[in-house]
Amino acid sequence: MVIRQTKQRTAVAELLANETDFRSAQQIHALMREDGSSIGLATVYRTLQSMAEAKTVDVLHGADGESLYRLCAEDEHHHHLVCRVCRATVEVVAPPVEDWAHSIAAEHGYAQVSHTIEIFGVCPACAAAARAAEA
Amino acid sequence: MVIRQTKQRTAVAELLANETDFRSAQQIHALMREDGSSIGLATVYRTLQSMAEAKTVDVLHGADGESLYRLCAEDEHHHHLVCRVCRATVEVVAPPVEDWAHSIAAEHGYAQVSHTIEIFGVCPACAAAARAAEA
DNA sequence: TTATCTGCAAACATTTTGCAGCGAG
DNA sequence: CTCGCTGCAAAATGTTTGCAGATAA
Repeated sequence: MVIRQTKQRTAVAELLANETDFRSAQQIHALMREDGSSIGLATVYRTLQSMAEAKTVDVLHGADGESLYRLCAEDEHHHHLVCRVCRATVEVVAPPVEDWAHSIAAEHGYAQVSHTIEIFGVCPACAAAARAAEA
Repeated sequence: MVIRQTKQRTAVAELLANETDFRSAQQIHALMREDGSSIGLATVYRTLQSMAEAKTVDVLHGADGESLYRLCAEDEHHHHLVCRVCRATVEVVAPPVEDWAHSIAAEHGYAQVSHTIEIFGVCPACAAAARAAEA
């Protein structure tokens, strides 16, 4: 199965290239429509799905059940520190934690280990905004 | 708001008490109907929601988008090592990882920090079953 | 040419909500 | 008696799929 380079797929990749934070599929679709594209929501999902398979994007399964996508330059395995409010993201690497996860799993005889580590918080900017709104 | 002790809420708690692994809301609902209960699916969701708020149950947001619930005796903060196949669960504590998460967040000025750490793997039993099926 | 991709709409799955009546305190 | 809880059905949400037509290679 050869993946074809279509207008829509290129457009999705370009849009993601201009974003630094996680976006939901719906958000991406809305942004593209705003830009005049007539891309369908299904196509966005299908595109993101194949990009995820190809490891071109990072997928984050938010606690509210929606999936978030983000272009990911790094090949290295890493995790994210995400702002709960604006979704600003910081990429973090943590070898000790990786090792810990694997040794815990090994200790219990688990195979094909993978893990999910996400840190959520409120970034400085949003925290300041919240304080301002308080007054 | 006082939480009332009703037949249904008691039944959900009892069912969970007899389970050691994570169950989805739908699964819980189905099990209760099998046992002759006429509880509604909405009630199961509402009950689990309030139990989660009261920290009586652990909630796990699976990668496939459905939420899994499990009674949790420990008051302490901890994480899970879950079998991808049968959902057998091991509870693990990792103070160093907690510290790491908080210091990373603090380093970037993030407030109200929380984190999600789940380790997925295939437990010894399921790995053996898979090898048997291979032949 | 032709296999793959696209847009639309309908299908799905999970979870939430509105409402009239029930029942615990 | 009250106010929260219940069951049902309908709605909302997020995602997937079927299909006929468009299109990259």
